[in-house]
Amino acid sequence: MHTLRDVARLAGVSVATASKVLNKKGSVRPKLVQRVLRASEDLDYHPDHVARSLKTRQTNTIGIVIPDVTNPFFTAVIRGVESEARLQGYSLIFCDSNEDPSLERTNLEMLFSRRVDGVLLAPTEPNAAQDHLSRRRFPLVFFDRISPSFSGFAVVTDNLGAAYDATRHLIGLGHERIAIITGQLNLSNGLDRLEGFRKALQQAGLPLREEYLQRGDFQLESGHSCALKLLQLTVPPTAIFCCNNQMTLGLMRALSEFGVACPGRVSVLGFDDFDWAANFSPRLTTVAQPTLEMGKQAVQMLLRNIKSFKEPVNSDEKKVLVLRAELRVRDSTAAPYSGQA
Amino acid sequence: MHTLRDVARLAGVSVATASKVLNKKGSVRPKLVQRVLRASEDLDYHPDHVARSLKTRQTNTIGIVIPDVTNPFFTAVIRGVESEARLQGYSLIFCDSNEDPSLERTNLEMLFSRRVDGVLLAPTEPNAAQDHLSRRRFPLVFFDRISPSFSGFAVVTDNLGAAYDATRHLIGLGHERIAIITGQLNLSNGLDRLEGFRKALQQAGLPLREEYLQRGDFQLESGHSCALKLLQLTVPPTAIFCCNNQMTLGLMRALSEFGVACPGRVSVLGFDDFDWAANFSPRLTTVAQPTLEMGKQAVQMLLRNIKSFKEPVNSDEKKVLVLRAELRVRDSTAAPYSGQA
DNA sequence: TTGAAAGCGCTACCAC
DNA sequence: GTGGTAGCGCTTTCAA
Repeated sequence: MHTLRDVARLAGVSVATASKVLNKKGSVRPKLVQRVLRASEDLDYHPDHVARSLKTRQTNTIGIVIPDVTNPFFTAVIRGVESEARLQGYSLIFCDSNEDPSLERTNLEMLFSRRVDGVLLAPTEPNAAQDHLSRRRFPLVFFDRISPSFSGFAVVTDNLGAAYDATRHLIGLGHERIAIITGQLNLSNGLDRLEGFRKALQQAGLPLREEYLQRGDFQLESGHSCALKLLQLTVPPTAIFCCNNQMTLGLMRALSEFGVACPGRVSVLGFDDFDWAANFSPRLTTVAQPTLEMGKQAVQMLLRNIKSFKEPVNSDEKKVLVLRAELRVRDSTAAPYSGQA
Repeated sequence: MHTLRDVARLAGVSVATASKVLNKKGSVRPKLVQRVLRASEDLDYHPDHVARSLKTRQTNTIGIVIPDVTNPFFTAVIRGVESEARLQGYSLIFCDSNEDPSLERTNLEMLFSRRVDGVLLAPTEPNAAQDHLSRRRFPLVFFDRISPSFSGFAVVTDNLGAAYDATRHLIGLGHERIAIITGQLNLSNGLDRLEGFRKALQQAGLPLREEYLQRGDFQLESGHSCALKLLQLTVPPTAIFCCNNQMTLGLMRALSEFGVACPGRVSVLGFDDFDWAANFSPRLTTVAQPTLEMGKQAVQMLLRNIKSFKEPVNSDEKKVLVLRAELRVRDSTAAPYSGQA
């Protein structure tokens, strides 16, 4: 393991000069540049990033903490984050909070101690994290979910608009008995989807029956159990809007267990689009969130944020970036069964 | 941002003493311990992990590089890695090589420069990475896939045994015309599954027809196209063994496009088990790899490896840990269609 | 039991 | 253009 000193010595220059060459800073006689480069090569020199970070007070590392790596939505976002971060010369320290607020806090502390330059966070609860790091005025960008009273930086999907469009699609097909399976209603991803749904129904003059509003928790099992309740109603819905990928999976299983034809008897519109959604039978109509874009934009926002921490500039940047989703109509939605209704 | 010096000053002790207290090393008068702890608390002191790393020459960080975050198999492994690493006081720097060998190299270089204590790697090609880091005698543990001539440390699934068992299951059901859709055949995950398949067939005295061996590339699309070829055969197979999750998805789509009943006309047995597999209709019979376990074991092996780099000890540790997979029989496999064969 | 001081490898200031 | 050197925040040795 060689150091800059070794390189300098071998090249017959000072460490200062060697450093300048390797960082392409200041100007150095071409001849010396050659010698340094050569020496670096010969010694298989790899600059010690740790030492550099200590000196420069920046690690070129960002932390990301998500509630569940296993959820394809987040991995899709991570993919965007990873590629953009690498492009900008940053590495990623990855943390899974496991949907556990206290673990989330621990992770945030750890990232802070490691002096990451900033953090990307999909929070598990409305408040905790937020005051925590941003209290210390630490570069922090939220993504996917924010609390209703949120005041920091974030990039999210236009959940309300997306849910609205999705519901309009169902209404346009002729459905009047439309149910929803929601997630938790403490953060924007749960709240806004329900809100968009409500708005579309209301505009169409359709009532939202109490029993058509099933509250799940974004987990597979809840999709299944909510679906069961819906199917057992004396007047079951002809269409179901399901607020995330995992619950949609549970819902589809319930349908097939009960032998309820989709879209024959009931149309299904799911939130989140993934490989399996497009290859299910029936191929699922879904709302596709701009996951890759969300990841990239979040990184870019964070980097701007980091920069302006060092040299405060124009702070008229929009704080919450809202990305549009896309409705992908496939085979799981159709006109309602004409035998009744 | 306070430093240890600030804490020491406030507590009225030297930095040496403060350091000892905070690291619970050496012995310090209880009174002073109190004062230091108190000061640390008051200043909201968070030790600078970067400085510590520079001094101690260890970062308590491990790097992980995988070919595709988007593949649920890898995210399942990551989950195990993440939790075990955290448990042991290590953080994770995450890299996606995107199935690109040159990006994989770049990532490895970067991790090296960041002085991670060790690396977990699911390689994209047989050789490149291996010589690279281990040439420098760097703690490195492979997982999921290794090259046939591999000589380093690794934890993998017993692919051969798993494929053998899976094929036996098909044979036991009465199938004689069994096809396989393989992945790339350059690494163990592709090679051994084919080998296990072959072995089972051979033992049962069943021939492996040329046209029943379809070579895919572990991507969804190849599963689809291979399936198409299989279905168009004049004598199509009655069962298909599909070597990973993504390709199985493509295969199932092909089946439903062609209106081929599963398991009525053709049984399907997939490698890799996930949420969607269990909730498909039909519910898919699959080989479930011990993903969580693989992640945990890989971390533990790496940590032992790191330790023995510092203080060489008993080197009679087994170098390749082979984990058993589990066959999960569900509804996509059944006795062959009796109308023929 | 305590603290002064060396030094991890690097960057950047400043004098030459 | 070049190089000597201070110092980033910490751990650890060693003398008191």
